[in-house]
Amino acid sequence: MARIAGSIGAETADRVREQSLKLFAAKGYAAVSMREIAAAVGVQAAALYNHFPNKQALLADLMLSHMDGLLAAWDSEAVAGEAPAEALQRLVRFHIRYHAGRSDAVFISYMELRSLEPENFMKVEKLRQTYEGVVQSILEQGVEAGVFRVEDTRICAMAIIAMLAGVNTWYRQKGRLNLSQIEGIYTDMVLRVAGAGRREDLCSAAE
Amino acid sequence: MARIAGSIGAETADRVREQSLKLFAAKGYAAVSMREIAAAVGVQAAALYNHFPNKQALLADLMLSHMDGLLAAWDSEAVAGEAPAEALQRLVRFHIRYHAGRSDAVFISYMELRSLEPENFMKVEKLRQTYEGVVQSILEQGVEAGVFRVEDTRICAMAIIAMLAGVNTWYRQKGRLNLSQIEGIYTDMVLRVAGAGRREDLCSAAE
DNA sequence: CGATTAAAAGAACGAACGTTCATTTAATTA
DNA sequence: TAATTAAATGAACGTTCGTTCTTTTAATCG
Repeated sequence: MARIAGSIGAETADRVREQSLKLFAAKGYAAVSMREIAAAVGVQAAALYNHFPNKQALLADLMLSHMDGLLAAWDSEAVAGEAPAEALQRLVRFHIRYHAGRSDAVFISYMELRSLEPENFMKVEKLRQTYEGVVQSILEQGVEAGVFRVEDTRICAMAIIAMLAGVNTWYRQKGRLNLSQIEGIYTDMVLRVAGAGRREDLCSAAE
Repeated sequence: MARIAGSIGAETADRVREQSLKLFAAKGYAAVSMREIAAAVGVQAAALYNHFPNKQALLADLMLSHMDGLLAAWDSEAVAGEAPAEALQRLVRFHIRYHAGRSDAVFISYMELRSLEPENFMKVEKLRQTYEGVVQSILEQGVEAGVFRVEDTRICAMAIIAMLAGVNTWYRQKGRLNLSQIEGIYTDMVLRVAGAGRREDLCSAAE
């Protein structure tokens, strides 16, 4: 056999992205073979090279497009000039919501940085730092305005991101809690880490 | 050449553990070859099989002994009957301190669960859940006593562990902050997540 | 001291890896 | 419709993988 009736390049490429995302997230980049990806797509391994020059480029594509998408989505979500407390809430809710449907991509983007060759690593790392900077700058503005109390904004930003990224190590669709419950719980926890939130939420238990 | 003068089995096995721990943490289990580990130890690949039956058993050994060590260390650190707030502080400080010198093992234990074959996975997962249970039970006692305010103790326990595990994705010995600074910052953040801590620390910023 | 055991080397195994190539067939274009 | 391009196949490449085997040498034990 050769070219399959009805097959279109762009569609196959998208299915390759979709399946490799799943597999990389489940087993790790190094543990997934091109033949395995191809089988999941329903194609021979050689056909993958019509769409991506090699395995490394496939990983880089996944990570770059995820980070690009995340930053672009935040850009259109962010409200210019918003007060820090509201901005942090907005970002947390945005992050959780955006993350929810893309747990594989989030997982890969924070776990497979080490699998990237130097050139690709630098590109992805730059985007990752940009996002970290978004979180950090909200924290900084909150600290300056006196509505947050954070000892180290950079570390706090990283801790928040790690906390949220940790969700998909245990989250399962059939689990005890649905996504909106998880959203709420994490929103509260993140606000606490920043030292923000309504006073009674933070303090009544310590009375 | 054959057996090297002065070589003792138990010592070589320990060097194998040490080097494979480093390599697995840096590159991931699947991306590290037995030859690579052997080279780091200063031995041929075949010699590894005098000490471990195969690669999988090596990973399982690392993870099981780490979790065993962690639980044993906490057992001897824990103070029976201690009040929840003090117990949580003790656990957080213990966790950070214990984690600090073992970042590779911590990283592997939470990241390479997926690389374990089912039998080994169950063994490690059981220990992991035991530790999660330690954190959770402190949170529960605190909630009951009214000194913590946590919406979901199980999720909170996991979030705390994820937060702490996230440290070694960025911590470098030559970094801006030393370990004792990081300890302090994370202790504060974890207490906040639990809704504990002195009132003025949590609330003055929101006045 | 001789026999046995432990710990290494080095070669080799089959399997799987990422990737390339020639070929075939479908879709597109002139 | 003929020529070209795009998208697939299946075989094959050299390499590396985890692992096994035989052999050699050091340590240990009777």
